Amino acid sequence: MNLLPILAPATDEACCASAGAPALGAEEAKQKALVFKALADPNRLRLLSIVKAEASGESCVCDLTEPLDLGQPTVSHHLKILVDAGLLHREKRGTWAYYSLVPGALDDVARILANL
Amino acid sequence: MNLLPILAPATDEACCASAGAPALGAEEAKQKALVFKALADPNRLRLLSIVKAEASGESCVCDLTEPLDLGQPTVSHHLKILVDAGLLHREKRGTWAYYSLVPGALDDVARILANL
DNA sequence: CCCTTATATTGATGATTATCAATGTTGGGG
DNA sequence: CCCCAACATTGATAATCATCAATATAAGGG
Repeated sequence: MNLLPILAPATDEACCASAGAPALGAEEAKQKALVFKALADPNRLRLLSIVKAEASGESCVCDLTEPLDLGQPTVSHHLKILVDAGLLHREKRGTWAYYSLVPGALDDVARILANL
Repeated sequence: MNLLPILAPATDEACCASAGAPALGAEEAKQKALVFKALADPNRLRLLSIVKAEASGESCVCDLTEPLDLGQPTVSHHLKILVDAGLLHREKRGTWAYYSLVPGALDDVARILANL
C-alpha cells in the first residue's frame, strides 16, 4: 500500500536523473507497473480528473458516483486502488469520506517516466 | 493504432496547461487509459528501459528476449502493444526488426498526467 | 529452389480485473 | 435504542490479459 514514496531509484548511489541506469530490474519494474496499473482504467482517470478539478481540492464518494455512471461499490473500489497506489488521500469526516490528490504524486509518476 | 498524437486536449479551444478542464470526458479517458495500459506491465516497462538505455537507440527482438526471460512470441506481443500505444517505433532491416523510442512520446504521457 | 534464421501470428489456458448485488460497518439524529 | 444515510467489503461473474506452444511469414545464403 502507498507505493509512490518507495519508487525512488532503488539503488540511489548518487542522486538524480537516472544516472547510469542499468535498465530496469525485475522487482523494480513490478513496483512501478503497479502505479501505471492504477492509471490504466478510464474511470480511474476520470476520478483523478474530477478530484483535481474540484475547487475545494476534495470530493466525497457521493459526488463521484453520478458523473461516472457507476455503482457506489465500484467507485469505492476504484478509489481504494488509487489510494493504495499513493495517488489519492482519504479522510473521513463524519459520515463522509473525502478524497484529495496526494500533492506531488502525479509529478512522481512523471519522474518515473523520465527516468525509465 | 498509434495513440499518442491524438491525445491532445480533445477540445483545444485555447492551447496550454489544461485551461479550464471540465474534468475528463468518457471517450477521452478511454483513449488516455490505453497508453497507461501499455505501461501497466513490468515486462513492458523493462522493454522501454532497455531500448532507452541502448547506446544506438535501438534494439532488435533477439536482444530483448533474453534479459526478460520470456519467450520470443511473448516479447513480440509486448512490443506490438508498445508500438500501438505510440511509444515505440518499429523498423525492419533485413531479417531483423529494430525497435526504438518514439521521440517525445514519454514526455507526451507526462503531459497527460500534468493536464489531468 | 531449399534451408536457416529472425520475427510475427494464432489458439489455448490460467490469472487478473471491472462490475454488480447483497451485506457489513460506521456515525449522526430522533 | 432504533433508524437512516454514507461508505466499505464480500462473493460471484464476465471480460480482459499474459504467457506459451505451434505455426506462419519473410528475408538472406547456398
